[in-house]
Amino acid sequence: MSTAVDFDDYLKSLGRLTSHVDPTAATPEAERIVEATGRLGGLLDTDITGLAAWVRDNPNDVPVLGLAVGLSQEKLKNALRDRFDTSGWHGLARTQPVELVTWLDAEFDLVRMLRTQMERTYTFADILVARAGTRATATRAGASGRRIEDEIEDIARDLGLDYTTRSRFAGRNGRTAPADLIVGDPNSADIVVAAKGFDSTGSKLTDAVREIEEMAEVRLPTQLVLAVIDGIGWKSRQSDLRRIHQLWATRQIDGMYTLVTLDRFRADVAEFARLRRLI
DNA sequence: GGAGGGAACCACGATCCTGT
DNA sequence: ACAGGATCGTGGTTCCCTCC
Repeated sequence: MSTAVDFDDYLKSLGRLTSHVDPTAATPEAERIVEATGRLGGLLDTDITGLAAWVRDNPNDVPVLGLAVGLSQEKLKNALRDRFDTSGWHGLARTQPVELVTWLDAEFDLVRMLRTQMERTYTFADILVARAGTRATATRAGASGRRIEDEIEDIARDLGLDYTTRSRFAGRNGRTAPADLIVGDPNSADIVVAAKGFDSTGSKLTDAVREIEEMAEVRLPTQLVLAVIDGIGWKSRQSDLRRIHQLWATRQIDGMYTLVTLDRFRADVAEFARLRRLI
């Protein structure tokens, strides 16, 4: 066993793990996009029929159509699962090419997007804007995260409740757990709510479940624990969603809602608050 | 090939810390 | 006491890998 190195020395010895990538370098992925786009340009007419034949013949290149309408590969997968119950575009392109293209057109204006973009002349600035895209998506992610939180906060405010957002509440044995909305004093909370909306998938959904399980574990029997869960991302993480639903089914949490059932959320919160003489 | 899961990414608000 | 930079914690999204 070697002796511990001084922390500052250790800090100084940390190095970069990844190398810088030349953005103009050719990659296999770039090649594929170039070729697929070329084949798109060879279409006699950019319409549903022509595109359906194109995806049938080029099932691997469906993501290029996604890119054309502003869908990243992951966004495309999640949208496909929402509509077709599978994220596998390859199979869809071969077995239901017309349905696939028709849906892309109805939902994302595929035909018009292709026609206008393929004839447009792009500038250097356009390239840089596209490269900066990840920042824009991160900003949107933050906004959509607050969407559900804002909705439930509006309800709490509207009901005239005293509440705290994005904090921790105390339950049994002085233990605490995080919550997105806490009604009452966080040290003796009456109602705690988790708000988890995801349109994409990832281990964050598992984190969200862990958080709700923690709430259920810490809660006092007298505390009302509710979860507002929405977003198509859960369709690709059903085992996680099931765990939350199971908590509800076994009464470890008291309610589970989507945005369209928020009226019930409101009614349930109002009823509990009246019973507790909070309003 | 497709499903599922884990880690990395960028942004933002709240809070901490520091120099004035 | 206070302004403002640094840091922390949390948000959803994207990428990548493994397993069937």
